[in-house]
Amino acid sequence: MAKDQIQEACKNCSEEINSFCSILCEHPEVQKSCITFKKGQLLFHEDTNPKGVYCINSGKIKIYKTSLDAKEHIISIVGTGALIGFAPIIAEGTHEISAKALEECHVCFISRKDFLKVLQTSPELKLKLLKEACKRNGGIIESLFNIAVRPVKDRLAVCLLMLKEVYNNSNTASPVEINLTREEISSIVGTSAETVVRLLKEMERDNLIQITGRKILITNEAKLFKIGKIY
Amino acid sequence: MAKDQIQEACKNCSEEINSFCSILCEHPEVQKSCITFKKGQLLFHEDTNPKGVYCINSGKIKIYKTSLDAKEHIISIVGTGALIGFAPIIAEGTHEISAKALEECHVCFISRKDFLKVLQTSPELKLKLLKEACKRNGGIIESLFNIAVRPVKDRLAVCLLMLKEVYNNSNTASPVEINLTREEISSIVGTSAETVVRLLKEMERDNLIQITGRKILITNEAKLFKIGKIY
DNA sequence: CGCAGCCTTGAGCAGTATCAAAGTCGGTGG
DNA sequence: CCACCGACTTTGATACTGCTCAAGGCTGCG
Repeated sequence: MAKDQIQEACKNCSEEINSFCSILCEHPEVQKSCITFKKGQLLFHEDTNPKGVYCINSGKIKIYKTSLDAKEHIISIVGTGALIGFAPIIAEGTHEISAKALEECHVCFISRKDFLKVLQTSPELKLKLLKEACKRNGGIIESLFNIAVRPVKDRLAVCLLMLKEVYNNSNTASPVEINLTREEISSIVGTSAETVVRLLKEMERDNLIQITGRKILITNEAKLFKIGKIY
Repeated sequence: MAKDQIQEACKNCSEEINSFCSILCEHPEVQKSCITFKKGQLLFHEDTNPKGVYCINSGKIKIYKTSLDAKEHIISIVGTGALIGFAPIIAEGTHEISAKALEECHVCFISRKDFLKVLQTSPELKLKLLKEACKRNGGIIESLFNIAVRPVKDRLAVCLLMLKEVYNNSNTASPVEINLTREEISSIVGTSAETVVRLLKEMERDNLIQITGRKILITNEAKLFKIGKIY
């Protein structure tokens, strides 16, 4: 039964034409394996050698770095369609970051060797990866900038909007259940869990959001945008 | 005479085999132009459309982003051999960052059109850029992380070591003249100019460095490494 | 000589972190 | 079904880092 699940999950990955996964998986020489990661399981850890790339079929994965005091600092949260783990293979280094499943995830794994084989032969993949890397660059610079110059509240606003984006595949209007602890939110925003609690409460008082446990309902998106100064 | 200078500067750019500049400039279809930027001149500004790529022959250039309060926040300082401005062309967006000459700089400019032409035809360039982009990614993540979790003093230590690296082409032992104002140093470290002054003084008291105007001599590199927690 | 830009120093303050102690919630085993 | 446990959240008090503002000093240049 577990096997069936895996098979089914993996059919999807070739569905979206021209996705990373389809390019990689369709390649005749590629031996992909489909893996299920349970909530909390590690895909890979920073400073280790990259074994291959991971193409996410379903589920959310947090990308983070660990500080000396063992705290996790989340850099991004990715979901269906994302390809992760390729940068250190190309840069010929070790993983800069760690990746952990936030919920049950189905993932295609392609070994380093196979990945490089495809990369050699496919100008298409090369270009697509290049584009992806350049875009990410911009994204990380943006985060860097945010954390360097903006107060916590602004960053939290940006974070909530981002999370809504990520958790709202269903595209329904508003009630987004964010399955993250306050601790995890704080590690995205770059602050302490207590500060997150206080600011969320403040935002609720100001009618920007409504909180029910972990469910955060954005009631005034426009104002959040304004706080986050996103144009 | 200005013309001569330019010509001479531009011969160099093909010297280092397999550099970005040589790959681009040697290409038959590329019409490169060699430009001299005076200290303080802008190569390009964030949020503008990328006109082309810049290959740095000589001089230092600061890469930064401007905050709403019009302060510059330096992301990196690059010198000879660097290629800048390609990311937004590839990602099909606008410049994420600005670039300004910190001193007189000689630069090869290759237009967007020519750059894309070479990119199409050269798998070599594609791969090299991909590698470069992936490496930068790692670098920016590292900075992001630093600024998010480390106290100012640690970051300043890292910054000094970085600056020594950048300004020390000559590889002489120690006395590095860093031609930056305190303000500029502060905008690398992500703090205020006053804090930089105070911390530099503190470091001098602790015999880590010696200050003579803008000249900063690193007298105890090992300890600086330790403060910066660089292994 | 005087001005402009930069550096330095001090004092006060704001934003956040940290620590400690309750309070809540969901699940588990009796 | 209840009581309890552990993990998470909330709240309050306190402390600290680093910013801002203001004033004065230095240096190089016109």
